[in-house]
Amino acid sequence: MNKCTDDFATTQNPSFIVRIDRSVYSVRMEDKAVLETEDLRPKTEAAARILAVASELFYRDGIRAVGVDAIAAESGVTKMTLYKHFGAKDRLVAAYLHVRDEKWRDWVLKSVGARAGGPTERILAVFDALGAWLESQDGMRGCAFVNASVEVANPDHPAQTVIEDQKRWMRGYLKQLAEEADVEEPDKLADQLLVLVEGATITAVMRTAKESVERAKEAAEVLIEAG
Amino acid sequence: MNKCTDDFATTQNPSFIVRIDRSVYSVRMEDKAVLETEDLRPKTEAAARILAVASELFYRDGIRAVGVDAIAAESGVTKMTLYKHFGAKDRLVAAYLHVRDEKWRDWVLKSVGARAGGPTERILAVFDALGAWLESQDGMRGCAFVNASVEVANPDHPAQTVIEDQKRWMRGYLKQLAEEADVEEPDKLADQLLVLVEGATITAVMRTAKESVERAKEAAEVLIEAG
DNA sequence: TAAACAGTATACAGACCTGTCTACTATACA
DNA sequence: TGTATAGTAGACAGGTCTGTATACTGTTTA
Repeated sequence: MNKCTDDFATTQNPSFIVRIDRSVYSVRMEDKAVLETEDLRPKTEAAARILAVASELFYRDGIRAVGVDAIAAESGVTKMTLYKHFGAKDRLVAAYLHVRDEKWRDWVLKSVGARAGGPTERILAVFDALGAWLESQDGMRGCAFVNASVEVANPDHPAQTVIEDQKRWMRGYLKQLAEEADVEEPDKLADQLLVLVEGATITAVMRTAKESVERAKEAAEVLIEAG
Repeated sequence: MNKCTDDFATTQNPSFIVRIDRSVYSVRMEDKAVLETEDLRPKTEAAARILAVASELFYRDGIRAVGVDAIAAESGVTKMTLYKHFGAKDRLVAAYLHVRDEKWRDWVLKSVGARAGGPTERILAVFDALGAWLESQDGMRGCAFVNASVEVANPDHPAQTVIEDQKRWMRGYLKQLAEEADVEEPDKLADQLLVLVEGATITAVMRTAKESVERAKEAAEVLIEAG
């Protein structure tokens, strides 16, 4: 049985009901903690398959465009199984983003770690990592977190925490690299690098700037030197 | 009766049917021309009201989150009137973006035109225009065209043309300013400025970078000097 | 005066969507 | 041997969405 739905029936847990975007959410204090721990990890082989399929479809076609029926069918699983594991579509979305975030962090850390050279080279390696990442993704759909943020307007959606985490981590990592580069204002450089990363992603997806990641990398180099 | 609906009934025009994303579109050769001319302009007071309401709701809540019933109700109009004027929701979306694009161009040209100073100052004025624009918008939802591009995955959606136009215009305008600034590689600078503009918008909306537009402006200044 | 036009009112078709329910099967494990 | 676990199968409730159909009321205008 669904935990979230139970809260509607039995009101013993401290919770408040929010109605936004034509959906009803019960927001509990523990939700954040639950979402951030291993609760999102698939427990069985079927659950892992569901998550993998959902991840591909959500990213490629968009969250709202993909129904749970399609995910279940594509996973070779019944809808009941999906709901037994994830409880609600919103939670599956949060899980999708959570796993994707982990992969992204691993990818960036690995790419930067493998780069020889000083702190400037390490910062520039982030852009190489971004470029390779974007090229490896299906359908040039850009940043899954930005996309999810656009699609999920509701601030109480469980995905919001994951989205915020991802962006905060990226900002923190860039600041760390900026500090290692020993620039005068690491906070300022971190913000500027973040602007370049996000901008390069968007313009690459929308095909407005040619070689936008390479251009952003060159811009980053100038900014580091100036800092 | 509606022109668009007639075209579906009478198949005298050369057209082909596309089925993507669970919607059916009839794409005609003239469509692009039609969409780019005054066909999108509201013809009556009711049509203008519908477009104004749709623009506000689409931008604030997202295109998929807003139904035609809500738009009609909010406009104080029946759904039939909406369909008589716009033929389909997709066309209304295209009209919304078209009008928004015109407003944005006017705003940028006016802002940059009002700025005293040399070519560098004119480029920096674009960022001031962006900052003021973003602050004036309801609900900090960022770039309507990026959002629409995320929500409308289908490449045959009539909004796509408008989105591409908007981005192409912006890129062209930035290149023009870069040429006036007499830098060595105006194309490169234009791409970098575009990356900064898009990145500043995204990070402002997602609140990942503080004062991102100001930071992007500072970065632009460094890049212009370096170029 | 009659036609053309703009809009109202309301019902409805046909999809699609999330989430639930009941009843059943196979497997692991204590 | 018996019980918990994981999953199947398929129906269905209740809602939302886009788009259409029909019959009507005013208003302008030629």
